[in-house]
Amino acid sequence: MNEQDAAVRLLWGPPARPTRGPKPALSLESIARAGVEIADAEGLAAVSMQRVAGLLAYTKMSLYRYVQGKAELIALMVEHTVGEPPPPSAAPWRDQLTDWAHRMAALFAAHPWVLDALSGGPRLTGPRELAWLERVVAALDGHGLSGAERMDAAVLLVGHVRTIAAQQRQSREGSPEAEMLRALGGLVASHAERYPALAAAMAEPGEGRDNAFDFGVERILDGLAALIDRRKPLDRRKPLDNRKPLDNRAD
Amino acid sequence: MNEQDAAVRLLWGPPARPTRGPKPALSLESIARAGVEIADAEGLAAVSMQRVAGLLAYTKMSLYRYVQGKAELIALMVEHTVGEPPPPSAAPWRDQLTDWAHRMAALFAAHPWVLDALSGGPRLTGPRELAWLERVVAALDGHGLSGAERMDAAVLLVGHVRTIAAQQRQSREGSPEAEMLRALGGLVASHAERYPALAAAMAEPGEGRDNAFDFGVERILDGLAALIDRRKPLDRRKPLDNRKPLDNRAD
DNA sequence: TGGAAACTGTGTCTACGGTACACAGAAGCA
DNA sequence: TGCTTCTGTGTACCGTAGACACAGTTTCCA
Repeated sequence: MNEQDAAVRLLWGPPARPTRGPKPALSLESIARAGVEIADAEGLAAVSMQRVAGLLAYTKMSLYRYVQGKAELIALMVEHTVGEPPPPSAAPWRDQLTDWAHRMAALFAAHPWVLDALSGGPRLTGPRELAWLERVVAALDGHGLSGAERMDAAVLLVGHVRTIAAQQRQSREGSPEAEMLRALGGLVASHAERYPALAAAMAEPGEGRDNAFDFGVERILDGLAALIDRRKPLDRRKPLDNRKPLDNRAD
Repeated sequence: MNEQDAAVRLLWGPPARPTRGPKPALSLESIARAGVEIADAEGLAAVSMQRVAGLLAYTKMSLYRYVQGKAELIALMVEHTVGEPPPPSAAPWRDQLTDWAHRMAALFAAHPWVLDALSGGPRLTGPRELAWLERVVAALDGHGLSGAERMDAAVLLVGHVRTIAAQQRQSREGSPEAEMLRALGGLVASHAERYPALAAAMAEPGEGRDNAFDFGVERILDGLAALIDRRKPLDRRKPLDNRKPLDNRAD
């Protein structure tokens, strides 16, 4: 069994418990919890083997008896945090996906470090994380989309949720970052000749509230609806405009 | 002038050159190029002050005479790499955005490390990076969308391009990661009872080619088209179905 | 019942990473 | 010429991940 398989087994398989030797004092559960506690409080960068071990009142090297390395520790933390997705639903696909997106966004808002853990190179994927994806694909079953299209649609939606969650985190975090955002607006304004469209868009009296999330979700779902509609038998089609209004203009 | 302002000035402003003292041997240009060379070859993680300085045959501490820290170095590298966006165009908005998305994707494919540099916490933003965003917002001018909606649409599209670029990089990079992807497929298949929708979608005979990028772009643009269409005066509307066919089913 | 084997937790070590600070030398201005 | 200012460098500190050997503990088997 190579390392990869071992890591997969840790996340997926039944923990193989040896019989000989001292009982382990720690557990994957407690280690993951300690890591999450630090990450929730101070972000993913503050999570080090040292810190996690310290929180458990052990030495860092003892952690290596439980996880193969930091990547695996973080995978455990993610898996511990995402939890189980909402149960399968029989609601219309559009409502299912809207609800899913909001739940996912709430998760990222509560644990922003998960965004950092998920982004970046090749990662270890746990069963719960995959279960969330399963819900999206399941919601799209039976509407004429191919398997690849259902997967692509899921990736599209997941990507948007992550994008906005990352953006909103930046806006929410302490003052220096918010200052930087304001400085960016100032830069655009002071280089309006180079960024006329941006300057105009940012100068328009906005609605105040942050609507990027819902805007994107609705555009994606509209796009999927159009595709699904085109796939329907001709006699069952109805024009897209007849659906319930989604116009979110403020005026 | 605080640090933040100094960093902004480095990316945006005219470099303030002092008169006294020795002429600087290095330049922001050469430093950025060295960093990019390393990142292109070995990824962003391989970029350290040591490595960059070594490539220039100087010591790492000398770099701190030019940049305030690593974050600023990376911002310079990004700004150096993204280059100027394509010039403004009078083409239809949909064509403009499709073209834009492909150019952006090509950039990420050529310099995958930019994805790592852009993701993560609050970053320094340069004028060229902002110019790319400008193009998207400009393409959406004059179609009845509010300023906030144009910005939201731009974020939506940028997010998708990044998402797929990150995903494609994982699939392209060396064999161990590709192996992990295959292992993931195997996991889904072997846990088919828990992931019936995923298993079904992945088991379907796929078209082979990776279509997630175009699929997402078309769905987003369809969604935007629907919104734009609803914003038009009633007599100028035409049903979404009458546009050129976008059906990308393989059969 | 007494090894022997297997396992846990620990202390020590290496090789990096970013960056603070003091200092020597070079270049321009007075 | 001498003062000021700037450059590049050497040394240092603290943090990181991880390798490795070792001592102590527990269970199995002869």
